[in-house]
Amino acid sequence: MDSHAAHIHYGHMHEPQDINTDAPPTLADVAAAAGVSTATVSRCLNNPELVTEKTLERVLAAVDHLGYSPNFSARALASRRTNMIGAIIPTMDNAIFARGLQAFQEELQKNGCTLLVASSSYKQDLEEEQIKALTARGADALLLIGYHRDPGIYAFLEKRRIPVLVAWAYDPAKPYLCVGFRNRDAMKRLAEKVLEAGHRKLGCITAETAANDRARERVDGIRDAMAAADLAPDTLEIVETTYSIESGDQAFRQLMQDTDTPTAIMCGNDVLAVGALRAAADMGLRVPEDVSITGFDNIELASVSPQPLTTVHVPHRRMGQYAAQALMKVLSGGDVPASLELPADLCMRATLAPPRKP
Amino acid sequence: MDSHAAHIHYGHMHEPQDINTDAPPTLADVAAAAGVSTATVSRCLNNPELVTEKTLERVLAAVDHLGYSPNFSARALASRRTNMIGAIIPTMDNAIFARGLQAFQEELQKNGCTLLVASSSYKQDLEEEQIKALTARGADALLLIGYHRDPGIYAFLEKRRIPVLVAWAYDPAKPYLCVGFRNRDAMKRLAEKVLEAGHRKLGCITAETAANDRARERVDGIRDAMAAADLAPDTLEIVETTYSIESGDQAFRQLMQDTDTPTAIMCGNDVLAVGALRAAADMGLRVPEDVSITGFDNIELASVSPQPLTTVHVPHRRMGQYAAQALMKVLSGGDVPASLELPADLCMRATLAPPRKP
DNA sequence: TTGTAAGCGTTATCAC
DNA sequence: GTGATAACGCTTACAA
Repeated sequence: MDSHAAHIHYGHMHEPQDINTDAPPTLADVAAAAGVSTATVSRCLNNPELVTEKTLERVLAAVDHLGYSPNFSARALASRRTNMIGAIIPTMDNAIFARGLQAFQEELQKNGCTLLVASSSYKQDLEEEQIKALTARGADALLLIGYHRDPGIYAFLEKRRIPVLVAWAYDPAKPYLCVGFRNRDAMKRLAEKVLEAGHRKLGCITAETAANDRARERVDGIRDAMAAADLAPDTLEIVETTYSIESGDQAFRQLMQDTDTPTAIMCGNDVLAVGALRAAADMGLRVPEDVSITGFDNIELASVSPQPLTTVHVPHRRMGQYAAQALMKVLSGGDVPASLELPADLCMRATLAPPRKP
Repeated sequence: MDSHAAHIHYGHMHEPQDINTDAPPTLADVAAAAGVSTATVSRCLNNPELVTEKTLERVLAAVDHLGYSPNFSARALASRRTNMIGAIIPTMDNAIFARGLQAFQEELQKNGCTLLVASSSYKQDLEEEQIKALTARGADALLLIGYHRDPGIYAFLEKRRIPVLVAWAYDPAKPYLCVGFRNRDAMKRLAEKVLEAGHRKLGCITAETAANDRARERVDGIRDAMAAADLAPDTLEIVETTYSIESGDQAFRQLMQDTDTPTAIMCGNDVLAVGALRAAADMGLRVPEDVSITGFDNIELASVSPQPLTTVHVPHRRMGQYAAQALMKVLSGGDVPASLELPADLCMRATLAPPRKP
């Protein structure tokens, strides 16, 4: 049926040539095959409602017949939109981020958007570089973790009109769209439980707080609880380290070598806590009889570790999902989505108990 | 110094307008500012060696001054290269893939390439869709997991001239570039250990084998070892399920409810094994005294679970790294990299022991 | 409803 | 070494 149109060629084609050249078919090829203009083909693909049933049909047949698939670079260049959304996370080595990202990606995929990934290794300058890189690559929007970054970078993003969503934190005072929970409050609630259990000498293993607002807020949360319980916040014994089981292990040993050692160690995340757990076992300390240990995140590790870990549940899937939905909503130009606070519930399990009576 | 050139405008600019419009600066803007042609600016950016020291300097100053950053869509359209590499993995929910992907991405990032991610949820049709999607998006090359897929899709990729690397498997007989290990052989070696320990009745918990060659090969590996030990391979009790702790738990219960239950359960991965471990504990079965359990992957979960898991180490980081290097080497047009076989060593830990004497 | 044609911002092939 | 200028494949006013 389209055979009589198949031999139509546009003037811009250099030479008459076989229909089946090795280069992928273009819009023009489809247009020629269907006997319509490229504009019409484009409409069929992007706004089918603007086109007659009959032409639509014919064009779609041609598309199908030629195995046409649009060139996204060209589309992006012309429409100034890539349908790619970037995510810059500290690392996929931690399940909490990997799984959050998985949820984010699933949601994007459902809506025909593609995920562009970069990682910052918890380094501020690296993150900045990645933000520049992904926006240069044409990311329509960005998912970022936490608030802390140079104001200049926010200005840059704003000037470029790149929508940004901050995940893993929630602070209505901040002017950015976000989905997450109050890190400080969550940790404070957990610390309250620790104090209620009777602990008076606390230790803390945390990631570097300099460029990591989540880590900082969590430590502050512990101090808040201490202050509220009339305990001097500066008696909190803190070890800053990197996020890994091994680091948690070593940090724990460091905390426990002092005289007047803490009776409860609160860790910035589950990975550190599992490391602490391992060190404790290795040192012959029973948990929670000899020392209490808490985590943060509630990853699988936490529930299958030798002693089920007392921790805080971080709603990673819901954050990832909502982040994707919100960002795509912003891009669609509809009403601006609201920031969303999610609960971060305590998981009271086996590693927290009252301290031994001295 | 470039001020006298700053007022030069190209004819194609519609109207005289402020230098500082809201749109990001383009090559033409830089060219105008530096008093050279766009071609020269392009050269400065891509082939600096073709340009005078002096002009290079002037152009770079203009770039810097205007805060220019190239438009990748346009670049991609003109150069037919996106510098984006796609990866389609089953899921980031499993740490083994998340961490492999992290290594892959780090390596890409080092070389200025960006990672495009999609996930298949272990579904063949979904994977096919994602392959089409990422190539349509302009991925220069693709990382795929395992060999099993429709021949048509390989043909498609070849026709499109998209380099592909298969990871997580190694089979020199296959005509594709790959990095990985021999799943069948690795599991066979582990099964040999199980048989050497004296087990005669084996069970197996695996992912669906229909569209998952790694899973299938691992099961075959067990059968190989059984056959070599004069045990009828069809006595292997198999439960197919999805990959999750909960599934492993349930599959274990299912295997242990029969009469003549297996004395050793070999699991397709660590997640399933940890589920089995949990079920065993819940059923009051001691591991390895009452039943032996093995895993595959050697993720962190395996070493911190209540009983350190006997498993097979999967070299995820090295696979991810090599995959990135190999793919970028192919793209650079240099000599074609070779496929690489990596060792998958056994991790003999606590969950395998001889069966109780009947 | 459909066609025409002007971009979109680069790269790349030529001349000079 | 540098500059015109034609692609690259698509979207989108504007016309018809």
